[in-house]
Amino acid sequence: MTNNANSVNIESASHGKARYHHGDLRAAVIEAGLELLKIRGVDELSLREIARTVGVSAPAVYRHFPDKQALLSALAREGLRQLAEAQRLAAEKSFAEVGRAYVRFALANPALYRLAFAAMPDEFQPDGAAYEGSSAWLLRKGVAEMLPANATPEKHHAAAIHYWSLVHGLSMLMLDGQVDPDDDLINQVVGETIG
Amino acid sequence: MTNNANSVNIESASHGKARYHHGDLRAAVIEAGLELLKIRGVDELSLREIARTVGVSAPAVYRHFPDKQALLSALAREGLRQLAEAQRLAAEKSFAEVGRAYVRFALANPALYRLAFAAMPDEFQPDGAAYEGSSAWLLRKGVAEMLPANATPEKHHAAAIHYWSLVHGLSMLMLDGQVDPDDDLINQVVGETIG
DNA sequence: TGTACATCAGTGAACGCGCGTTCACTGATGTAC
DNA sequence: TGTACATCAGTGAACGCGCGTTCACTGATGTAC
Repeated sequence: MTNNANSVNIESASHGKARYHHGDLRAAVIEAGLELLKIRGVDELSLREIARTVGVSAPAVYRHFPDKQALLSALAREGLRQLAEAQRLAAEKSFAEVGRAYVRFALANPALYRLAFAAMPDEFQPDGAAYEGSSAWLLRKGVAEMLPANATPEKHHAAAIHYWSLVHGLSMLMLDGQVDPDDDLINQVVGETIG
Repeated sequence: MTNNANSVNIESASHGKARYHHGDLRAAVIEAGLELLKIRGVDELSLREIARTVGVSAPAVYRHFPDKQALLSALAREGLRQLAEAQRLAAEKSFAEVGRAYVRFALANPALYRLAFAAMPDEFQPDGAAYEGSSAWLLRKGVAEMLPANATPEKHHAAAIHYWSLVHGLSMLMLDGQVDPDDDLINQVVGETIG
């Protein structure tokens, strides 16, 4: 299921409770946090429940994270990584696919997606160390390729924000239940601007 | 400051604490809730603090709202009313102004705007009693006027959602600190699609 | 190979916190006769 | 006009809750000699 480098010694016992055995508790905590975000809203996610899920006492978490906020940042970081990865995969087909992949990722990971934007670490800001290769960066690059060669930097900026607003807005409206999460509609809305 | 029909017997004493005197406690609670949303996030807003602000015991609130959720719904309702009102005012100038007014309202009322979308009452859904005249309805109508006469219903739908996504997305990105809340940028992004 | 010691990841108990909500009550207001 | 009574908005005390975080601790692991 989770196939990234963070996989760790978690044993799903028959009664369904994950148990921590030894090894990298930090990674196990993050993995459990991601897992819980599939069934819990961001507000309902507690450090204690994550510890419980891992099979470890709550204070143990403090050996690896200074406080809850740091844990949430780590989860947001991982969410942003996964989102960017989904975009990269889609980009191999076409840029229009990227927008669709973006919205689909949000729909598939509501709480994680929300957390990523509510608690986005500073390093993902345009001047931050993680900006290059990030979700926002990929969108900006893709949009830039659609613009005429003589487009001004202002135009580039506005177009990038425009497209980001579009996919982010559609994602949020669908997540909040304002708009039916219909696949055809996603295609129409996201595909309208960019073929 | 607040100039709607909900104004009520609140006395702002010199020490800054509002006191409830008699009259419509329901309206006073809503007014205090709106006031607190200017300085508190949605998550930080508690029924007890609202009661404290009004100068009334917490259980008194239960005479007027079955539970906290109902209170939040009432606040969301009022936020949506104000947003629609801002759009109507802007619509007197041009439709492009509506989009700008929309984003500006979000920026001026971050918590209230978030609450409106996180806790939008059912009546504001397209088949609900409050849909006509609502923010979403106004956007849809404005967009419809920009479309060619022979546009299909599907096209109308997609265009409406498209524009809503754009302004909502830009609002959220700015509220979440992902995009600088720059007025020129708002004009460029919102004005790009619709002159 | 054996012993003394430092390190440090994890434990269980406890802290204070503010929350939403329930309860039995009080006391003002209005109505019936 | 006066009295008995019902209504009901608001009170203060209390409930149980799970939370984030701190604390003094234990016990396994590895290293120095």
